[in-house]
Amino acid sequence: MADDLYPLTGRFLQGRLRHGMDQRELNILEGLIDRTELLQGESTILHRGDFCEYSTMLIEGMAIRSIADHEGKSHIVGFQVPGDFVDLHGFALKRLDHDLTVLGRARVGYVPHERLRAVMTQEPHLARIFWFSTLLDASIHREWIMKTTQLRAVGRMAHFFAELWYRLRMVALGDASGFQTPLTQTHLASICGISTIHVSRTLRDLREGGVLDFQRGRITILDSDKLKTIARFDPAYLYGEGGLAVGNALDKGTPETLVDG
Amino acid sequence: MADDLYPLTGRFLQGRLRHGMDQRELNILEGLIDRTELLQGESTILHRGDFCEYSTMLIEGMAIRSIADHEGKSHIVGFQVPGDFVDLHGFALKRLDHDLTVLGRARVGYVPHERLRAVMTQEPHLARIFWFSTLLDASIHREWIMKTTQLRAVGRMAHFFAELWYRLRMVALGDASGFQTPLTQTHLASICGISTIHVSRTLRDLREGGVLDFQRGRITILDSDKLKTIARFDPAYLYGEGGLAVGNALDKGTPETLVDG
DNA sequence: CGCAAGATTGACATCAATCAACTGAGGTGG
DNA sequence: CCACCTCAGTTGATTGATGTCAATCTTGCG
Repeated sequence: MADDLYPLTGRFLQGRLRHGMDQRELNILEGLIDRTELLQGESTILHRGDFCEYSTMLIEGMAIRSIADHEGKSHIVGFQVPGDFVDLHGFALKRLDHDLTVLGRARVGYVPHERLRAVMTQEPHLARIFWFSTLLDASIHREWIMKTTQLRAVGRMAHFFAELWYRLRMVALGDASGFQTPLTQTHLASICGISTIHVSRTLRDLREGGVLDFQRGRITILDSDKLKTIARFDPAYLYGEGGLAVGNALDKGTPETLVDG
Repeated sequence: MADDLYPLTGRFLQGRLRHGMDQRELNILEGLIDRTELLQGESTILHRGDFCEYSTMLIEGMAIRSIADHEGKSHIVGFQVPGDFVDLHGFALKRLDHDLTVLGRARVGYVPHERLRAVMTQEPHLARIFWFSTLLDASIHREWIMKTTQLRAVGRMAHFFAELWYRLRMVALGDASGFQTPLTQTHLASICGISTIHVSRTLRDLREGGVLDFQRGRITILDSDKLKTIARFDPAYLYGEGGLAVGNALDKGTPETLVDG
């Protein structure tokens, strides 16, 4: 459980703008969730083209955004961790351009769009916070474009692991030694745009190079400086506010206030 | 000039949600622009890390979003055309994670954040339209991730040209035979994540294959079906509404209403 | 005219995809 | 309990795509 007071939405923007919301807003946020659902295994909760009447918050577990190509094969274009309001953009876009799939065991919460419409008219500050959270995804997308056009296989994988580690620690998951994840090498291949075979080879190189180890659903970080260097990782694009919930090895940023009234 | 009634903002969401705004809102939008500026040559109008007090609309010309790597070399992660509210997200993010640079001759309009704050509190529907327009960029980012992880050099270039052609025609620029652009092969290399030399080779292949021709700032489309096939291009992610302003060769979509009250 | 930036071409090196074969863990049914 | 299956991961050999280096050409412009 993320937070005793806010068991459903306690991780939303944790480590980022969460402090920018007052008690009243945090209560409104928690109250937006109509019902939750526990999912097991890989299940797609939203399909491209769906017209949604609710948006989904990821409470526990991880999820991927993917787009099917002309042959029906799907490709991962985004990754979400607990606290992410994963298809808030479905509210403003109305129709989704991609699929959303949870991995492993996950709990999601549903927010009726009707309630979001009320937020838009009655809670402009909260509306702006929501807007911010969707722009965070866009910023991550830009970094992924950068990473795939700029880095080779080792760098891409290192970058993804560095980002994931950082994001998880922002929401008080994982620790200084590593983190758990339901990802398989096939997922990693899709995320990094390389073949599964080359993922296997690259993971071996990272392990033998003393950078990190990936075994049975757990990433162990062996040398965070090496990881950061190989990945050319600079967490500024994640808009964190300096302090990580747990550990701090990759973080050199300074606290800032990002959104005002 | 895009539109006699709305010379500054006439292209904003043209071909998309523009019809979702009423006369009153269109007037408010046009009135948001405080002043305009005419720029020549490649000039960076916004820098990573800037705390902005205004947002920028691209009125004429084209612009790139870029991120500098650890060596200071910049990499293009996004491309903007006239009508794009290019750093509207700077309003909600407050601090930009990338640079914005206009190419060639361009006119931009500045909107003070103060006026956007007023929109948030007094014009929730317009606020939602603005939100939508930033999510459009995110959708395009996702497609770029897809394109760079999924396609080889020829496919990436074809995809970029198909997208640009489509986006330009949405705002009544370019025509069935092609379009003008201030891009150089160096820009294309950065956008597609390949070397400039390979861009040259690939353009030759596209020319010799009768797909398209790129000469002195003009792209001539020779065979739009071939282009679409090589690029695996499906314009759904651009959230167009069916009718292009000029020509229709790549468009197979059906009209839809995307945002409601 | 002469320079600089952009573009082109050939030769070669490197990275990563593909093909094929094999291992190991977990699950299921007899 | 074991035989069998499937899915995930590993390894080696080969091929193809693309990067890099070096040289040359073209164009626009002062």
